Amino acid sequence: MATSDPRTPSPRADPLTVEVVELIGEVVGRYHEEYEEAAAGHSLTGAQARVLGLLFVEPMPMRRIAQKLKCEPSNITGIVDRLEARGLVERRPDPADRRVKLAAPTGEGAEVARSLRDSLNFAREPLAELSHEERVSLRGLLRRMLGGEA
Amino acid sequence: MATSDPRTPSPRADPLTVEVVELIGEVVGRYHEEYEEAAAGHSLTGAQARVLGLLFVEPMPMRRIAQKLKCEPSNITGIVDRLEARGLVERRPDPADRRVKLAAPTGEGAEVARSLRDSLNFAREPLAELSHEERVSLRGLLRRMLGGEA
DNA sequence: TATTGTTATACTCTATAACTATA
DNA sequence: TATAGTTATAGAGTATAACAATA
Repeated sequence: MATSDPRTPSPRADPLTVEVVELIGEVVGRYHEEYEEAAAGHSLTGAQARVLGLLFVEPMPMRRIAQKLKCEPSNITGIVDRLEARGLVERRPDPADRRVKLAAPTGEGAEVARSLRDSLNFAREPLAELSHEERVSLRGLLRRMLGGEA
Repeated sequence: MATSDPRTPSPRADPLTVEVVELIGEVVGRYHEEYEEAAAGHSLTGAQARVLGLLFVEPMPMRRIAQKLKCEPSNITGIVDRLEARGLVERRPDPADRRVKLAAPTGEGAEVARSLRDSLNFAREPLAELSHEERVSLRGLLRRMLGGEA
């Protein structure tokens, strides 16, 4: 019964596409591993590192953090609580709307975020294997893949 | 003070590399989103879907699942418990070593795993934007990036 | 009334350490 | 004694629902 063989390829997926998808899966796996490691190097969880990185680019209301991370706003309360307890983030009032709290990195938080970003750039350097031309080519392909955004 | 500007680029990262890294980050984000969505479509968590997908390729001892997922073996107990409670996975004795339990998908589990894989192949089809030649090129670049493995 | 952030609750994932049954 | 799987525990992330303050 060929239909119960685990490796029966999906009808619409040609072998080339399947292989590219698998390779992307590996890149995703590596990226995550290295991201978690880098976060752990600063005693942060992945979620905490993502929030800190986001606020490092631009302070923002709690609600917007949740939108960026695609999770419920109630979760952000706890994550920012823990970052605040470590002195990496602070909550500021929004002069324009007293309901809103703006989360922003402290000086130390900014330092950690910078260090995190740099260690990530280093960690992600399987790119070092590629020549300048190849990176240009890869950039173009990824842009096309991701469509009209960014 | 230029040194405290959030966007000061890391000394060693040229703009091209930084952009490629950012693009890879976006691919990673999309991939994850779509993976979680596909899992949720079957009322599975991401971790449960990963374990089921792994066992679909090849049944294996609990311990090896943990190695594959790079987590502690004690976590696998709970994940397999929940998959077993839903009738998607079963634990079989290993004739060769009575300490070992082999986890394997049931018939229904295999169906779910197949459906999950297919919906992922579908979801991951931002690749459809690329021509055959471009996919070949992307495959080559990803292979080089990932080094001598796979 | 609607919105922002929070609290309360319950579930899952995670690591650590101690336990059991085998080897 | 060493290993496979489990249990117990505690911390973190997640969604849901209800709440206070403000708009």
